[in-house]
Amino acid sequence: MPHATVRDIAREAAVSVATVSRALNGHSNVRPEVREHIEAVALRLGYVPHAAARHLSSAKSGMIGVVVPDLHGEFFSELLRGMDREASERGLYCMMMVMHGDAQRGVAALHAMRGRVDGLVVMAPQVSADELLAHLPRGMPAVLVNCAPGQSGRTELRIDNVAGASALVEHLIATGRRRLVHISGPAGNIDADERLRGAQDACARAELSLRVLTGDFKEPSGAAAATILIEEGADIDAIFAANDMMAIGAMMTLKRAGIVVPDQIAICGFDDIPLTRLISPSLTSASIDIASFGASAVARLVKAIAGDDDGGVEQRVPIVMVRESTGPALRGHRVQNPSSIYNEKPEQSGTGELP
Amino acid sequence: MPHATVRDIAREAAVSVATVSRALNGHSNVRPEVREHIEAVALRLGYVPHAAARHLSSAKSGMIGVVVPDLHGEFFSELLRGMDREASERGLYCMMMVMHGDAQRGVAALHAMRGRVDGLVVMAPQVSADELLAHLPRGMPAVLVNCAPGQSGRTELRIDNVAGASALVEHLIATGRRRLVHISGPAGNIDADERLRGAQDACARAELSLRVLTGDFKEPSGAAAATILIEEGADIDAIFAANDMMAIGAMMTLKRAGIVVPDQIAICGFDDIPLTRLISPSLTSASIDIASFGASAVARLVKAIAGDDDGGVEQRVPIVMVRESTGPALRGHRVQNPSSIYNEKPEQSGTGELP
DNA sequence: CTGGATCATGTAACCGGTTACATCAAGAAC
DNA sequence: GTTCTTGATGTAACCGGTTACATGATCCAG
Repeated sequence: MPHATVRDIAREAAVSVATVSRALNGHSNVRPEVREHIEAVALRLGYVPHAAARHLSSAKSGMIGVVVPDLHGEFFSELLRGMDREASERGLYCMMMVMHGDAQRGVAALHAMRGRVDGLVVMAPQVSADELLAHLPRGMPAVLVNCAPGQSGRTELRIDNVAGASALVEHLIATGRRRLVHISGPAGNIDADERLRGAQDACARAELSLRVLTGDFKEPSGAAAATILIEEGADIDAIFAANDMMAIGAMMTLKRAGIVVPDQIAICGFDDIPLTRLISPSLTSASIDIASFGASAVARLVKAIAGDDDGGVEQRVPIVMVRESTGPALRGHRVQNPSSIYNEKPEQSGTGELP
Repeated sequence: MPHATVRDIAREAAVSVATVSRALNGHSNVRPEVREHIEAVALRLGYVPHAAARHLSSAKSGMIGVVVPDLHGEFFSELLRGMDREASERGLYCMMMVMHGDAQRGVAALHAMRGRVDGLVVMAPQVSADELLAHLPRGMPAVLVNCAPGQSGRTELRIDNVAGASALVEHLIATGRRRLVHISGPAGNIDADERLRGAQDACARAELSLRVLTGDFKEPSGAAAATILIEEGADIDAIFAANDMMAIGAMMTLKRAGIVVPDQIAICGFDDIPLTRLISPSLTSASIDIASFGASAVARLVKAIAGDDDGGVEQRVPIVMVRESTGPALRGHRVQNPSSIYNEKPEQSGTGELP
């Protein structure tokens, strides 16, 4: 026996399909006893509306699409979690789409979203926003997250990578470090490029040089960079990795080589994934509260779908979370510097933020 | 200007909608020059098919639904990653749905899947499979992952939690530990219950007692359990936590209290999330290769959708990955025991598996 | 030259909802 | 009592595809 439809209910309840539809959607112009009868019949037949049919006629799907470059690591899982939280609070569902850095795939994905979702959150740090937007289904609302800047005047969310990276490097310098290395993300990735620039800016202001090793945002590349430094016997006292995973990879490699962090070399990352608190020494990082960042993206998308989109760029300035990996002087404390972007909110040590 | 439809193309190309549909779907009975012409027109008009319309008429959506209890931590992110990988290889998209342990929500979610997805992967360790299945849209293929066993004879994937937990506890005992504590997951969660039982079985066989503290699979509850043990000054030499996050929480708390792991207390977890390799000491755990587990679930779902579903229960037996946290005798090595389920595959230290 | 097979194409129904508009009954105003 | 308004309900079009079936052209065998 196939699924019950509105026509089945209409026949069974001896009313028209229009009345069934109105009754089940809570329209006011249905007599109460008729409504109750229809609801009873619907329940008896086990009626469940067919989302695609509803979507087709009402032009609303109740779904939002999320395009991310990857799913590895805690950054994306936190981002998804925040998005899902916000979406489900509004009765929306999320579908996800990983583009794996492949622009070809990305375009196909965007096309596939037509007739599936009401709007898109697109995170594509490695391709130009304008290029992607050209392939967006016509009239599909979209929020861009950390895309290369375009002319489009689209709704955008971004992380102030330059400020965050500068603040981290300034923190390293303030704690006495002078011989700095940056492990960057892949060239062409806007987050990577901006974090590199922020680090370079801060070094330039302090009249220090900065050595740069290129990574790919994944943990093994941080480990590889550390191996190079160890083998060279490089004379350095601090490493700023462009994200936490590379920082962790580097730190583990240094520890295995007998180098003490932070006494001999300080390390900091970027993103402030939950993991930073769980390793030892805990990792200094720049925090944007990833989950809440994701939630904001969805919130703005919902506004855009409703049509009251302000269309501007919202920039999040990261907060430096000082932890053990850049001690020892400040070990376990936060930098208290009211004129800076450092955080001052207390954090329970080691418990993370799992609610 | 709204979106182009098949009728627009038909008018523009001076053919019928049927021919357009056939041409664009690669049916053979279309004259080559007609097909080319239609494709050219479609391209010129920027035609993108409307997924909901296609779904409605063809009864195929190209989407699979994933229902998970939570999104915290690396377990779910790895699971999703594996599912997404398998799905996208087959040209399918994933939509996800978090039930947050709320059966009410879960039922609503299952209903909402009707007309949205071609099939479901449902992971619901805390509710009965039969109860959930009762609310599945009629005829919707589904694969159950780690659900409480039901009579349904449904397609199921499960982890052999009892065997995994027993093997871990046997490993602890084999390395000389005798005063064991288990930090369990929440009661009523089938994974938690089975892991507890596995641990108890192994202890009973060795004629050892096992103290049990109840946690909730999240990191702070592991930390809390450790705090209790520390404050009591409990005389113990090993902790088996029911998952890695609680093990990590416990380990960090012990370390902060000056207790040396593994010398004074050995610790092991369960799940073998990527993180186990990145902390220090690295964490012994029972591995099922979460991503591949997720991929298998999707692969079986695809078979079920195609109709050649064998309908059985597929059980994965975890492999014990011995790492530093249960040393020192075996530190950094794997247990070589051909008659057991211990792994013998070499693992590059510290690089993780990020491909 | 004609009947039947083959093939490209068109017509129209259908998937399962929503909703504009028509209809009709009941109550209000005159 | 007639007309106008109001409100509940029904009819049928529509969303944008797919596809069963009808049609008509072409080609071949007899």
